[in-house]
Amino acid sequence: MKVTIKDVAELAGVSFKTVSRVVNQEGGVKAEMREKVQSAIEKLNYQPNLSARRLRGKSATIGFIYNNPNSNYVITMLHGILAAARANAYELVVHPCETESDPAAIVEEIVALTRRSMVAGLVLTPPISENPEILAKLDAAEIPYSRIVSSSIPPADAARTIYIDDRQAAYQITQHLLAQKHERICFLNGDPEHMSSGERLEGYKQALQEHKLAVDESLVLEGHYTFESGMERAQQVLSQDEPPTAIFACNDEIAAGALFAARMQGVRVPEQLAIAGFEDSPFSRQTWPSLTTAKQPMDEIAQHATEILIGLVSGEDGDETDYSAHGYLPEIIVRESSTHINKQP
Amino acid sequence: MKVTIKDVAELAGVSFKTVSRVVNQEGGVKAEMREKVQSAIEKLNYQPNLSARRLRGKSATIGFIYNNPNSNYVITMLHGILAAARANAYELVVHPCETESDPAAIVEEIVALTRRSMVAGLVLTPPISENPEILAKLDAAEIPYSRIVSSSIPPADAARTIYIDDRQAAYQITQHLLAQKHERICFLNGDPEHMSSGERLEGYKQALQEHKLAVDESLVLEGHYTFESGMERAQQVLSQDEPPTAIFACNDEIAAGALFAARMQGVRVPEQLAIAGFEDSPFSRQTWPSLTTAKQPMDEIAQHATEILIGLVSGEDGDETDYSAHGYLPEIIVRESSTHINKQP
DNA sequence: TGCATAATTGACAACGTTGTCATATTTTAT
DNA sequence: ATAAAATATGACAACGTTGTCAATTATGCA
Repeated sequence: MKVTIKDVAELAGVSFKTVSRVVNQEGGVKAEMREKVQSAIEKLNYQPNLSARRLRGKSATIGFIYNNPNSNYVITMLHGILAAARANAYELVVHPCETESDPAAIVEEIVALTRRSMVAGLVLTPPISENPEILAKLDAAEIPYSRIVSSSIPPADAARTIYIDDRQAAYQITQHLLAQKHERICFLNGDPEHMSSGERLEGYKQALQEHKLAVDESLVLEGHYTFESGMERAQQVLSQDEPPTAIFACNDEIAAGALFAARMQGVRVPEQLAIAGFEDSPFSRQTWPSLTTAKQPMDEIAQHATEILIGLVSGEDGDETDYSAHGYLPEIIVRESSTHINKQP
Repeated sequence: MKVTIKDVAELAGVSFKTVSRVVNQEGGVKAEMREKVQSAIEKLNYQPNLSARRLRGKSATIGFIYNNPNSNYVITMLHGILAAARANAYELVVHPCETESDPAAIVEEIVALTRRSMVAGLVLTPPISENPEILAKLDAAEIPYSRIVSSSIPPADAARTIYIDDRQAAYQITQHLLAQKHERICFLNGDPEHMSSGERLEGYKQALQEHKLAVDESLVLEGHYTFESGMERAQQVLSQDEPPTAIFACNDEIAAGALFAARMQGVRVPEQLAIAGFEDSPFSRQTWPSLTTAKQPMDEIAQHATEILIGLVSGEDGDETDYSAHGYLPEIIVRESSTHINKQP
């Protein structure tokens, strides 16, 4: 049946409070006692009841809020968060928001969730994590959170924020394309409410400027992080009088769409057109040709963000808390879509 | 701050037990009282504390256990389950298992989870849902569950099981290929521990037999539900003396791998080789050419399975419970990979 | 050894809810 | 109008845990 702390206490011949102390590693328990309790715990396979803990105020639950439609992104994130949560005996409440909701509605959802499930804190991911209105309201409601954002410099709230330097990575990808002698490089942008899109564009521009190339606005197209957006914009730009020789897409979905469009118009990749994406989605390895892209260890990042959050809400303030900035630089992965295929020997 | 049942009671001028009755729609409350309580609840925006409920034994938590590496599948499932859970005020605990674990280890994980988080029941998906050893142990531990499986007939435990008729859908896909005059159709199988692979193979064989075609065992290859598996097996089969004119892949990943292999060997799709997949993954629409496939409304199915589970554990036994079988037939979606492209007019 | 102090252990309340049972109120039947 | 029955309401325990504080035991020092 259900093993409680009292069962353990009885078997060990101590009061249940002593068991509680052992379980929570509170100290002030004699070695002899602790051993008796430990062995009783193992014999009965005791598991603390998290509901009772939560009720008592010691919430061991965190929330994962997201409104990102990319399955891979979300699942990878989820697994990183779960790994950290499990390791610290925290439960996780998952809450997808409708993508369309306005900030006020999202905050309302979050606050209700926090109350109902006694969520101690949240892990926030883009684009929610980058919305100042939402963040301000969460601060006002005193709901703790850690967040993952796109930025090239440590944000103001560096202690609880992990930032991904999309700008620098985009800069590197653009440099890679420039090194292949491309001079007309098209940039297909993603959703404007994601910081990452602006950052990546910025990195692209920086690289061009360093090469003394002017930014041709007819080659910079706004869009969304979707295959369809990539396809349409690429069709459009490839039909120009003077089409680009390379396309830097803001993520792999867009790049796949661009690849599709190129093929429909009979443009050979990479011979006539180089394409690069971003994110290292699983399918980027499986397109034909495979996509040059930038890889972010999202599970690791999510795990890190969760550990930060748990440190924040676990109350062990100060001492161990790491106030340094947490930055990640995506790694460039060059594949076939941006390199001339070597002639067979 | 935190609004409890007592705050509501005080504002309404009643005992907190009366509020509890109103909240749980227990009846035996005068209309006048109920209204007072209702308005107090709304005014204070009261949300019942789920931890307290769970502690009291009235668990409002279900678990989603999976060991399936397909992100899309899992996320779609997750959203369906969450929709049903939210609608019924249930919480959800998500628990990914290591794919490799043996049944005993998985059951142990599940049982521990059930204890710790007071999970009332589980939604099981393939391949866990199709493992008799796991199911037997869950039954022995008296852990309620609903499950989603692949089967062409209602399973023994029809009341709590949703079955997907992969066999019939595979039969239809094969018929579609046969209708295109293909006679040498290769079958690239998926993971053997998934029932779906066996079922789909069976549907393939049935269709061939109805067309008086013998099953050529050299065209039926075992494998896994992965891109790599599809690529390798397709390379292999396309190098045979008498290669097939069509490939029916057990899912879209395999099909994408086969497409890749065909392209590497210079085989044109669909002109020289027709390809069909299964599952309607998002990318199946975005390959070149787009993939013929079979679509399963996994979110809807997951939602349905969750509703069944909630009915099972909510205690309102008998009356409303639907003992009929719950079957779904995937819908065939014909795209370019299996049809000769019409000549331009 | 004896006393003060520190370390260890335990009794009990509290968290917010639901279930059980007793009490107060209303309705029905006579 | 009154007793009986039915209905509505409330007091209190219980769920399994942690926090507070008191009681017990061990330790250090003169």
